[in-house]
Amino acid sequence: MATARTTAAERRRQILDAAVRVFARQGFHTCRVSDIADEAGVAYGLLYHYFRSKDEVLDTLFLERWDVMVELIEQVDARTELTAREKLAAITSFIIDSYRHDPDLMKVVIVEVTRAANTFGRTHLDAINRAYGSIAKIIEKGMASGELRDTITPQFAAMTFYGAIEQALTGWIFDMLPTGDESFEQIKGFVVDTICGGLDARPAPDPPAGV
Amino acid sequence: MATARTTAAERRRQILDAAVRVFARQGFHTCRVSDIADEAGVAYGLLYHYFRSKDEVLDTLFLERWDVMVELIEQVDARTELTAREKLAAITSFIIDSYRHDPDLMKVVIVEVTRAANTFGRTHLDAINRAYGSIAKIIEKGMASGELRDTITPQFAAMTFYGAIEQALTGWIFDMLPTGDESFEQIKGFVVDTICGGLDARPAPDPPAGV
DNA sequence: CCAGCGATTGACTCGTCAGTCAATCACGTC
DNA sequence: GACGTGATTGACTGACGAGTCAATCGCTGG
Repeated sequence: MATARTTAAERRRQILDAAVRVFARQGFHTCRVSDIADEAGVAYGLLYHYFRSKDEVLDTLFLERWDVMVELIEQVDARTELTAREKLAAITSFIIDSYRHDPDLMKVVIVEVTRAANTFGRTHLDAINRAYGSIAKIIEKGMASGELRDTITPQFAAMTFYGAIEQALTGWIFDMLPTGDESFEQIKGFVVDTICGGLDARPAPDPPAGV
Repeated sequence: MATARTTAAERRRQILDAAVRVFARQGFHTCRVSDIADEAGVAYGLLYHYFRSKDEVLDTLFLERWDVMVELIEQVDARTELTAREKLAAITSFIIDSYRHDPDLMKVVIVEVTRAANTFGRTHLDAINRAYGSIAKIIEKGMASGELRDTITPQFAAMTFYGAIEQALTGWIFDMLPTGDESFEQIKGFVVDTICGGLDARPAPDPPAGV
């Protein structure tokens, strides 16, 4: 019987949601635990009833989101009817839509964990690398089928691809890129076009020199 | 007359160099000012004789290095005999060599400032954007001359290009990429090849559909 | 109506550091 | 060889914030 007004799960969620807003607004290191409690409208101590530490709150938020992303990547990879380029487009679209849908959460994931691998991400390097690995697999298959060039390693290609997306998100987070639905869609196209098509104008078939 | 053993400038340098090592090893937020003083072999208080705060030490390190980089980019751009691709290759080479030459310093610049734009970089967003702007100008000229495709904005192309380099540095910093001279040279090639040439195998001239 | 138990509260403890400052040192100068 | 100035020292202060805990609340089942 759901304990009256709010269940334990709901309360926990309420704290997590408040934490997202606070982390996004003030940054993880800068905010106090009391800020999160205030934002959630609960007492300071209650936070420690649901989480072992301030760190655990961030960990939870990150993993919740990141796991969804990794799973999405793997699902996309499984759709054998898609070309590598289409798979990359689907992933790009998903991540950018994630940002569009909940910018605060993505900001926390990117700024406080992914891009802060020193402090925090070190703990999550494995999770981060799993994502790279899955993307690399997609690219590897694309190379095997002849769709993609195999002059670079799939590993590096995956890093560059993900880097381009992260760079775009960072651009929005720090107001270096215009926001708005058109911008989101435009950038989706840019990411795939840049990574797959490259900057060079057409004529320039093979790498420099040769035997 | 150089005050005996060490001049003021030398002492200052000594502290900055120690700070680089400490920041690289422990991270800016995690280390104590006393760690820097110890590493430099000077008393705690002396640090405040040369710098107003712990932050100012990091600011100084970042700006010292970043300014050199921005200037390099502008110098490269001025060499009109180079193609856009060659300019991008020169910039890539310079940044990667900077890392090879002083990994600790580049680690601090990237991890503690550039990629931590929330905490710190916010102060330095202007400096960071200046670099993007200079790269964008190179790309813009390349587009104007017909060397590069102009289906994406120079601004976005610059972000992706710089993002690819940063991603590579991050890969080395967190041991996701093998170190060693060959790796450095190989990645230089990868960056330019990926960004300019794209992942697609040749035949695929124009964007999808069309009028 | 009461006992029991998890949820909830927030004042308090306890460490940790950034930054200060008065004292001391080591030159160069006259 | 005394004086003054800037370099150097490190003990100390003050603020701050994570995590604790004993007390209270409000169900629920008997």
